[in-house]
Amino acid sequence: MIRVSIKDIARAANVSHSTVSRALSDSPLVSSETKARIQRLAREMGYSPDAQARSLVVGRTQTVGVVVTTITDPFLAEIVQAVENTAHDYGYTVILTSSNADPVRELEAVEMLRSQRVDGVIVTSSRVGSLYQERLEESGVPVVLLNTHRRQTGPYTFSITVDNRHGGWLATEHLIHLGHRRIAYVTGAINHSDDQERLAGYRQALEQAGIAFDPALVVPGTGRAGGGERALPVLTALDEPPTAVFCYNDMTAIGLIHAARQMDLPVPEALAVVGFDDIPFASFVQPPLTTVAQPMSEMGKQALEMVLSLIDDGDSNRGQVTNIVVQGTLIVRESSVAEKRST
Amino acid sequence: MIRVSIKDIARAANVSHSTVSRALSDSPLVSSETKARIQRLAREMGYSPDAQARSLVVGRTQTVGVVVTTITDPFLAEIVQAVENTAHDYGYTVILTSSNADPVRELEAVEMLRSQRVDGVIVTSSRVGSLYQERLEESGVPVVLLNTHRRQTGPYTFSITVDNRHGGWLATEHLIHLGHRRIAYVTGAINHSDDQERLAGYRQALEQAGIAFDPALVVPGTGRAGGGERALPVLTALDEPPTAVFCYNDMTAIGLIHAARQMDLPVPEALAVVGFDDIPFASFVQPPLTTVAQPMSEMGKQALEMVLSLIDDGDSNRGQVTNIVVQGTLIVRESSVAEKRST
DNA sequence: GATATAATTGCACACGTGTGCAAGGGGCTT
DNA sequence: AAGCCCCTTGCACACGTGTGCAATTATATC
Repeated sequence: MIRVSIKDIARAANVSHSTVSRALSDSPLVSSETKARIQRLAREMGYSPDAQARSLVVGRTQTVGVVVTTITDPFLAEIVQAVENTAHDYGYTVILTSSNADPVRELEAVEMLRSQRVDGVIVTSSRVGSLYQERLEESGVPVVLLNTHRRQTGPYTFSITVDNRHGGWLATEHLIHLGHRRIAYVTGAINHSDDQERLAGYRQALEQAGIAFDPALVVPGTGRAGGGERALPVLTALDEPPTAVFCYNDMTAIGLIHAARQMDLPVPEALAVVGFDDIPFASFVQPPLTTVAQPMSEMGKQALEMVLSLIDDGDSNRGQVTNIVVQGTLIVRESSVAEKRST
Repeated sequence: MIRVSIKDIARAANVSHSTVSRALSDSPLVSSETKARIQRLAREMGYSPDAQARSLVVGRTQTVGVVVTTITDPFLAEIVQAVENTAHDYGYTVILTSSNADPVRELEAVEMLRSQRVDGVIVTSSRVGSLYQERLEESGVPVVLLNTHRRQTGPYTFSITVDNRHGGWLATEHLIHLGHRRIAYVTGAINHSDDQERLAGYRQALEQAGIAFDPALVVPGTGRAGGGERALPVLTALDEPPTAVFCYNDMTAIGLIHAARQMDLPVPEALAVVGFDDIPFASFVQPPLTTVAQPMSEMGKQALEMVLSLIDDGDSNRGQVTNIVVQGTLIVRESSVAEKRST
């Protein structure tokens, strides 16, 4: 349990700790001989700089906090991975917290991040951001919201989101184009603006095709597989069941397809299914899932870079940072259109 | 950008900063009136304690580092989630780093964690631990290895692993019991002891059944879906192809099943498949995957608690901490045994 | 009322690092 | 030889927090 500090090195090298500090940061204020001598000594003694002490004086921790509902969600995992990768490239460290969709817990997490003096925060899929946004902003901590419930973005708060409305439109239009007229929508977690906008895109596509909107065809899910599984029987029990389903996300679609298999309901022949996200698994389920792809890695990378530019800019050109809306892409696989590979 | 420190509160309350410090930690050395007054003031002023400064003096950061290859791996995601959950329960913060299976990057990550003065480190699925284990140990940082390549565990280094050999035996024995005699094994990443032990269990089961071991039936994978996909054609091209496959993990099995579908090779009728891990997706693929379940949440939780007891114990009863081997469970689904639900 | 005792508060130092400023020393110019 | 400047180094303070010890005040005991 021997912790080596610059003072220890200073003693060993017979110089002051200031000189050691300068030598290790490669300052030109130190002669190259002593610099080399000190650096060698530091290596030999197994010195590791204390990031805590350093950030205490420089006022930066080189650290960003990431808040997710659960890292178990493949979509979020993909994003977090991208965030961590680019953070590493920029010499930043990532503190991960998960809320399990519990507002209390999310609040605790943010308070923890604040205490840790993170330089910035990335929040994904939150519905309760407004509870702490003010506190973070008054501490001057920049916040980037990823696919988060719409709200006022402040001077330090910006957002990156996929064009949910357009994505919903793409999915639905695809199904209409295939000839479907009874198309259902399985929602995600309630009251999430992502969900509402995807629904809006769905309705827009219906309207453009002259298909009346039927509220009975919108059934609640959870954003997890279980939600899709429970949604299917509700749909099949309708007087006039749908021939196609657009699901809030891939997990929901996967759950629904699983349930269809149990009920001997062939997909896509009896029921066409479209998801949203394009998680890695989407191409491995059977049948492979048609879905609206989000550029997850790109979004994660941009989120981190947005945080960094908000930090670096101080108050200078922060005006140049702007909210980002990325476009999803329809990826047609076999869950919506009958067997293609026989052609 | 107004940072409130205890000195600011002290000034506002007309006391010394020591009193504020004591009041906020609810010390009995402060009269209850001033304590209440200060606490109210702290709340009003939006005070947030500086964890950096605190840990600088108390010598603990209340922080653990987690090193994974990639958080994108569902198995690791499950474990990290459990680690984060229990860390939160104990008031600890998690710093996440991923190595992308790159030894250099893993080394950088560990050095970063060391600079951050984490109180402990959890490493999963690493093959290069020995490179830094010494450095961590000489800093007195406890390390818990999760399913990591076997090596000497030191005074501060312990491990939690599933009984890979027994798991491999369970899977293979299950296939033998179903009547298979040509059983293949698709490996994970090379040189990983997890893999070698699962292979050992596989060979043991063969031997007990009097089946000769055929090296041609052991083909390399990657631990990811692509490895399984590429392994299948190698197996079918054999003079005497297998009727069953045991895969290093579920991802490999899922990739292999996907490839089988492309080749119109029915699973399990023409080829029975067994995986390892029981990731959440295992039950959603078609056919649902027979696999050896690892208690992932339990392992993650135990890993964190092991770290904590290594921290708390200092040098006292650390002798009581011991390496843990957990048992996997065979979960029979439809990828190994023909349709059950018709019964 | 004087003294002993308990309760409350402040002083000063520590943790490990970075940095402005002054001081020392050596070489160069005149 | 004297003065100047540059190069190198050390001193001292700062960041925000915790804590042992001394100092002050209030309370209790005789």
